[in-house]
Amino acid sequence: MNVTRVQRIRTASSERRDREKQELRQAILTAAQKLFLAHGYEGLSMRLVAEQIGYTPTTIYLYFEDKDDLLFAVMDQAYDRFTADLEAAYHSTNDPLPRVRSLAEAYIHFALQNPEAYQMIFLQRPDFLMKWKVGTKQPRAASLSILKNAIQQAQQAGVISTGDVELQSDVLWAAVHGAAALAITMPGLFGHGRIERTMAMVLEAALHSLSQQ
Amino acid sequence: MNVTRVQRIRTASSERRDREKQELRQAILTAAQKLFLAHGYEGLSMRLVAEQIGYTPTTIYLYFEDKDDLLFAVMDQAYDRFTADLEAAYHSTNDPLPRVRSLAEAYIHFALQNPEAYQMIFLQRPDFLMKWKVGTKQPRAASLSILKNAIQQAQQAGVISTGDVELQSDVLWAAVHGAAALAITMPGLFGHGRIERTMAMVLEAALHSLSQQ
DNA sequence: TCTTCTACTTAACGATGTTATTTTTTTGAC
DNA sequence: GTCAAAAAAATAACATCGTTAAGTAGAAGA
Repeated sequence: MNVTRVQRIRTASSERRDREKQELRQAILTAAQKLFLAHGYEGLSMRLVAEQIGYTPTTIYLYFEDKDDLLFAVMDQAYDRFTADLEAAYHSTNDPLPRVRSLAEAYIHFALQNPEAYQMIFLQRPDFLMKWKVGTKQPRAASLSILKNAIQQAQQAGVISTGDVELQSDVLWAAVHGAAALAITMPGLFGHGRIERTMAMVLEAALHSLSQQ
Repeated sequence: MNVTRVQRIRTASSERRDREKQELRQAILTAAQKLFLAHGYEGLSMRLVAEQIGYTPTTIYLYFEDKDDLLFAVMDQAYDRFTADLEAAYHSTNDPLPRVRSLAEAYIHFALQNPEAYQMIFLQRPDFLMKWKVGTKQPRAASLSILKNAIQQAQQAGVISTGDVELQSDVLWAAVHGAAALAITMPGLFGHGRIERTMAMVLEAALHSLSQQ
């Protein structure tokens, strides 16, 4: 009986240490995200992150391989929300064409609501999308295949012209990406609802081109 | 007579020194461009540039204000070619609609032929486009108003639907920019002529949307 | 020839990411 | 409770970066 008691203490102690490690890791992540959102990429320095959480810079290296690893972890938090938004839009309806439009709108909405994250993921560090998240076997960009799925279903339903699904997906992606990228990187050129009108027209143009190829 | 001779020597000497200064400035610029094209932005270091031309890093500061000034000078060399290409495309025909298409094609062509420059100008450092080149009174992005001009003329000729010129220009810009950006930053996703087909279809979609708004 | 100015270098500062080493703290067995 | 082993964190340092202040060699000009 004494043995089991000691064992219980040990496992509890081990669990506590694991939890503390995870908490510190999360604290680093949160501080890094805060700094990134506040001062951009150049504001995310290992020394500043360490200062924020009350540790020495070297401690971070016990939890993240290097700065890129930390940065990618921050980006993953945003990208996970992005893919969740896309999936929610996908499942918001079963109507094939509204589904495609809903996806595009969710894409645009995320980009405009999270400009720093979108810029970092899709413009500054596109290698992020090409690398595999640990535990997965596909590049992160694979999440965007949800667009292809929606388009394929729209084709099968006969609401858009049959053709190269990948090509149609790329066209739609390029349209929304271009508008989002311009809106984010050239804010001075897009004031007073100009973004929204451009977005809407670009989206209509892309959807129209899918209808009659 | 002797006085004029001395004066001639002096002005010649002054001209020689000015020429040498300009040559060194150009040498710095060339070395910087070479390093930038070879190793990207992080490869462009003041110390490496200096090493390449056989001077100390501090000498560069006699010719350029800081690293951004040097980088922008390098980017300007590419951007000048870009605007020249657009103007050549603009003047390649007087037919309003082919003129718009020609502009878009020149835009795409430059992006694909100069991916590093395009990426730096339009994705990595969009502030470049918002700042004024010395000696001018408009942001560099003003060069793109040539698109608006072409569209306005196409409207007046009645070959595209009359409407907000700026909006139509933005839509066309967003379309080609999105396709170019994806092609450049996600090369792994666009192999085997997929870029060209996407480009073509995006362009057709945008032009079509201009025709019937 | 002497002074003044120009072009350039030397040396250094502060900051960055990162690593090897050392100290501190905690764990687990006797 | 003591003590060795292991884990966690800190110290110190390295190389590199952009940048600046101070100093130096040499040409220009009288």
